[in-house]
Amino acid sequence: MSQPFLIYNTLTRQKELFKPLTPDHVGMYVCGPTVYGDAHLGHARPAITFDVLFRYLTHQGYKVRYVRNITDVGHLEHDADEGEDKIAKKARLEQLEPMEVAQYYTNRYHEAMDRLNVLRPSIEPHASGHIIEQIELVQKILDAGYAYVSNGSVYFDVNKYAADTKQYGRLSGRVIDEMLSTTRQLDGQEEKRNTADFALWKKAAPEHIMRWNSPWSIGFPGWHTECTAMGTKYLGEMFDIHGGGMDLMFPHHESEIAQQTSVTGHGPCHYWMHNNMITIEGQKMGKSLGNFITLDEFFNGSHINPKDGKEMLAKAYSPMTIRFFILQAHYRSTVDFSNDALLAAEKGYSRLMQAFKTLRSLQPSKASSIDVKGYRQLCYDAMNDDMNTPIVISHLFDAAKAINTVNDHKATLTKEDIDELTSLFQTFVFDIMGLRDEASTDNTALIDGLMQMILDVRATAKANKDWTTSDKIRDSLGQLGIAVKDGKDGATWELK
RNA sequence: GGUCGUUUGGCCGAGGGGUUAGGCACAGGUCUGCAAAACCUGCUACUCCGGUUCAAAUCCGGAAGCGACCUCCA
Repeated sequence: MSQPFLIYNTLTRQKELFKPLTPDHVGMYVCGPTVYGDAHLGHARPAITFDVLFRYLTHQGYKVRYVRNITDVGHLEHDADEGEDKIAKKARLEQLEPMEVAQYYTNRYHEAMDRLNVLRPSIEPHASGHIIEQIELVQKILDAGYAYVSNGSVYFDVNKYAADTKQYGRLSGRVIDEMLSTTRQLDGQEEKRNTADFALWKKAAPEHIMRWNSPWSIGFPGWHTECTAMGTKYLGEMFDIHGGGMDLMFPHHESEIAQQTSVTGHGPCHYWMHNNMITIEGQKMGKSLGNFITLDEFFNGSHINPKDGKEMLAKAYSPMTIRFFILQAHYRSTVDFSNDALLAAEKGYSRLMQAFKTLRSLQPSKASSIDVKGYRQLCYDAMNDDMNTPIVISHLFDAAKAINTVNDHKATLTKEDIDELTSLFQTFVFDIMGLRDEASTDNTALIDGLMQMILDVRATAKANKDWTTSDKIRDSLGQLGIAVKDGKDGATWELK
């Protein structure tokens, strides 16, 4: 908390000094997944971005309440599936209860996020569990005069709101007049006074499975009410940070602001943060484009491109490779998926982990020949500049190089400096960026002992120039996925 | 069509008026029984055209390419 932390606020389009509304406390809301399919690489981006923010704020000493919702009510679909809820549609296809589908994909989402070492949020509210709150919100907007009932559905009066507040479009940089002429024909359009109006409550068609009672009709809540209702319930009418993907800026977040402002006179939060998209072959990876690769597919190393039937993944990529890959780009930049980029990330991640392992085996000297005390501040500076994790990583690579130089006896470090580096890695690599050493297991001590014994035997063989035995040991270990590396001070090993 | 953003070396990706980003790959070297790793050295780029400036990849103007949003989407 002592150092100024700048974050880019989408609302003002500039970096601003972060200052919580309540001293020492931070309220943060991030739009979570709609649970009707497996999480793909695109879902990992906001999860990891805001996980790092959550971790960093916590590290700075704030008490953070992090709310990330689960959307299990579903949104409207267009075209042939007019008015049908996405989850309901899937449920019918699979002959499952809608809530069963939602639960299944929620579990799958949790599993994938756990593997990515994404911390669970403080509260993970479900839209379906907050229908009453959403109905109350709609009623308040009606009472305020910014909504109207039409054929059992309730719509937000964007025109009136825009005229009164001059706010609509501020977040996304949109001009209301232009929107009126460009909005496409959608379901329920004839019920609206204006094409730009959006649904707050939707009357359910007879075949619609997910439905709730309300003062207006049996139906379901509109596209944007859950975040407003649940954000208010758990974080208050005004909280610190609201995050999500850039593609949610409009209409989702713009509408959230409108809903909240029409009731309270102000938007829901102080800072709006948006992560950029992950692209594949230059295009946004998205469910609707059908060009997404699920996280499980990355972990298992197989994804067939539906267009040409070709395998897209050169190999399996571990969760930490994915995490490192995402952290190597700034969260507001697009990042393009490619096997080359992932392969490079994998090696880079491994190099960092290996350096940390080497660090723990360094022999301290009486004096340090290199200065390693500056890295910490450089890393903080990078984090404080709108969470610039690529810069943090570049400094950590510098530190890794220093560690390796010392290991090669080309430089020396005192015990104090070695401890400082250990603490640096612990803080930034593990605590803040949330990486973990995938090679380590619960049996670390046992394996270390066994490996030491095996390497001793091999060292004896080598001393006797018994290359047959020494190579056999190395080859056998290699087959088990253990690489043996001979150095000046004897052999070391590493899981491949 | 409208709004916004982006264009960096073989690849990924920071930065952002004068100073080495970093990683991966590649080449040479040190070490080594061999290999791997590590270390050293090399490769030094900013789409194009104008302008401002002592100085522009960085600022301004224009063009082109690419992308996002305008519709559910992370």
